Amino acid sequence: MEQELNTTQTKSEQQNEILVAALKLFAEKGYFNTSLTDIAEASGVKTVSAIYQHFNNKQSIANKLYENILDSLNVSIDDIRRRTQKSSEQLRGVVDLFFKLTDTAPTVMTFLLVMPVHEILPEQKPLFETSAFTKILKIIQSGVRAGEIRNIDPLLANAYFFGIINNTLRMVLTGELNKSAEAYRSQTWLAAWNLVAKKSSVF
Amino acid sequence: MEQELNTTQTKSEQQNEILVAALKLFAEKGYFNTSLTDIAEASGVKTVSAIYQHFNNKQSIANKLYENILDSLNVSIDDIRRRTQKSSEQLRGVVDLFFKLTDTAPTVMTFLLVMPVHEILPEQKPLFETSAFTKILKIIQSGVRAGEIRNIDPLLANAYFFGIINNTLRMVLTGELNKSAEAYRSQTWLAAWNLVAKKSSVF
DNA sequence: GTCTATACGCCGATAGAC
DNA sequence: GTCTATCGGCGTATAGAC
Repeated sequence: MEQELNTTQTKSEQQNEILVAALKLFAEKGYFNTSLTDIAEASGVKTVSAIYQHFNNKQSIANKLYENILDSLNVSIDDIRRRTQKSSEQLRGVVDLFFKLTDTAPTVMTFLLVMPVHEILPEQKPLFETSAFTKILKIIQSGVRAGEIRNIDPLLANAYFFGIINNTLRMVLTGELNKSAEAYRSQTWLAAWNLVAKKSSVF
Repeated sequence: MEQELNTTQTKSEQQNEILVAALKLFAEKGYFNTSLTDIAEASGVKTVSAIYQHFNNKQSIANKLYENILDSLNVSIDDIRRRTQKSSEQLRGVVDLFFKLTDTAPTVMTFLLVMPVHEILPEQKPLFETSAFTKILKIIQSGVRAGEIRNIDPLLANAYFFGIINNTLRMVLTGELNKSAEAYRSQTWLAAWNLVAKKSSVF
């Protein structure tokens, strides 16, 4: 039983390289414009066959990415909800997270905000039915109950609030807005929050 | 020179049938999941070859759709701008148009709001650089000058305003919101307008 | 367990009969 | 000018040598 001290990567390291390369290409060119050859070349794994050591097919790469991103998001949101009880602060936490991710991991946010997941993974639950986004809706619902958020349909509040947030981030990702997400963060938070908050005293 | 009184369709009628069928399929399954065979079967034209009588290739079908939709939008927006000078009323006109289209021509709005046009037509200008959407931005800019709209970056005002509008419509199109667009129209208009309007006295 | 070679199918596109 | 037949190629996927 030799030690693994050679330059050969472990299985999980390779798998990760494939996922990272795939995410980048998917975000840049789209899933259907990306071939397995592209992914093999962009990742350390230089051959298409090697990809099949880790994934059954092309779809399962996208699937794994989707799961990983949502899992990670889920953890972050749990974390945020644990830190405070107030809906406003929880929402603020989510918004800060989204803006930070847009600057530090734009491919991840591109996957979440601009890629047509249902075309790529027709089997998968749509975003808004996933655990992570259900939790965000719960934050809004409890905000309504607590009187922090105006008494409107939580689904609509969600639509409005994240309409502003996500559209701003989408425009950053596409270059339509040309500064970093961070540059728009506080102003956009205020706009979105005041829209749904009970007392809109800021303006 | 015989008269054309037979049941055979004219060239432009056929072309239109192809476009309608393609639009429907693209909106339902996505461009890359739709084959020319699918389009041929769904349109009156029963054979793939016949499609090539009207279009050079698959892309040019999507291209023609894109152009037609944007042209039509352009005309409507010109019309709206001609009817009134006030930015608020012009924006209201655009919003009413979008909501109406979402109910009466959901495939058109799906093409505009959820399809990844740049993946399908990499050559085409992105939506926000098209004439129609430049005009919408102009409406906002003149609203700022006229003092109707708060003095913020017009691009941001645009991001916020249509963030709300488009996200709501997107949720209607995907079924995340389960009533017709019309059911949300006035409430959503108010939310979006008050967000950018100078005096937010409504709430 | 990694690469070569190759199979296989689908789809876009064309040629050519009628 | 419409359909049949078919091509060519790409991209996914696999078999098998080493």
